[in-house]
Amino acid sequence: MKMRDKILATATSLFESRGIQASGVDTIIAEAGIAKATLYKHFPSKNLLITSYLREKSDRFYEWLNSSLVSKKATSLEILISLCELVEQWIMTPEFHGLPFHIAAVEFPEPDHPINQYSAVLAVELQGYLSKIAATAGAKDPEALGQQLTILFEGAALVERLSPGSGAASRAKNAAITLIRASI
Amino acid sequence: MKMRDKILATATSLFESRGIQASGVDTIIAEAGIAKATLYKHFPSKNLLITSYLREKSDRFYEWLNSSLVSKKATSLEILISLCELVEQWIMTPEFHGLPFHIAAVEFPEPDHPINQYSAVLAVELQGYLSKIAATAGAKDPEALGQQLTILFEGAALVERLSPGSGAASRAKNAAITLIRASI
DNA sequence: TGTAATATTCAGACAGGTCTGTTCACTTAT
DNA sequence: ATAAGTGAACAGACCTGTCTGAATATTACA
Repeated sequence: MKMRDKILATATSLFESRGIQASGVDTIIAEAGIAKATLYKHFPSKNLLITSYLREKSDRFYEWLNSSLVSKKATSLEILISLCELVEQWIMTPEFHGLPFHIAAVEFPEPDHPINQYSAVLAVELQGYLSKIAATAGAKDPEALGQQLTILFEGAALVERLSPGSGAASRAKNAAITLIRASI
Repeated sequence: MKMRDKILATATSLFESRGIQASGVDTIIAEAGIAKATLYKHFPSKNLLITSYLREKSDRFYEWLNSSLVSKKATSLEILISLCELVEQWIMTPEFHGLPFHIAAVEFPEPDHPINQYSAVLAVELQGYLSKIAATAGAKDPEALGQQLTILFEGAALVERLSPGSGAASRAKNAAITLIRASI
């Protein structure tokens, strides 16, 4: 399982710095220092490599969010506030390069392309995650608040990526808190 | 000037339906029914064709917004509300395929690529436009509100594109109005 | 421990296709 | 006669995915 992780790590780094389409298989194997046949043994096609990358990134994100949230003992409203702060923090880490499934969806815009479809699934997952937290926090319309938070976070991720240092993540956090207070 | 417009219109349609990178020069000229030399006479490189497309789209958007806004005689707060409704309306038109400069920035992620740089300029332009309206409307912190609206609109554009029919534009409009009321 | 069997990885060539951009001689307008 | 457009070929580079034979690890058994 070591080789697989090494390939995935190299691919992740290239996908996020140069883009997915711009990172050819030859570049990935050169950067990882492996043979092409090895890559194709672990990932029978580039599409499978891409979806594995997307799945991995989502899993890590939710893992990190969950473990950070449970460590705080707090009222339900405070959990929502903590969530906003964690998302801000996450966007501001130097390793952040935008929401992976967003980038993938833009790079593969055709609706029947497997990458686009998988990206849509991951987007729905995120919204469901946020709506669930809004529900347990007692929001009047959890689905509405969940989607508004999704929009804010995705927008902030985009703006911060395109204009680094513009403070978009912090402004989005403040906007999110305003919306939360208005809907509890 | 007719040929130039025809090329630009064909390129626009292909860029927005299939993506920019996925729309090769050969596809564009085939769709437009012209010779390759003709395209390269009007646009010496594909990059120039792309930037022309981005400029054109931005110009048309601001033209439409401005003319729609001045036709309404209203208080300053009402102008901000109208703005939100217009943006929602614009996102919901069937011709909408996401913010062009966003898509371009994602497709060309390297910071020194001319397309990425031009996209950043257009993103700043949008935020300045919204901040200016927030200022004339008397917002307490026009720059903050302008950026929050930018984040909401860009996020809504993304979500609506990835999950059509999810009502993201409408929810973003409501969120925007909440934020506006909170900052006036 | 020693050795044989098995699995993994290697470097590189290859096929068949795509891409941007250039150039050519020929034809059509104005 | 000046300018613009056509069709087609071409260069040089890139792409994904397949395949080969040799080198290297890993495992199993004695």
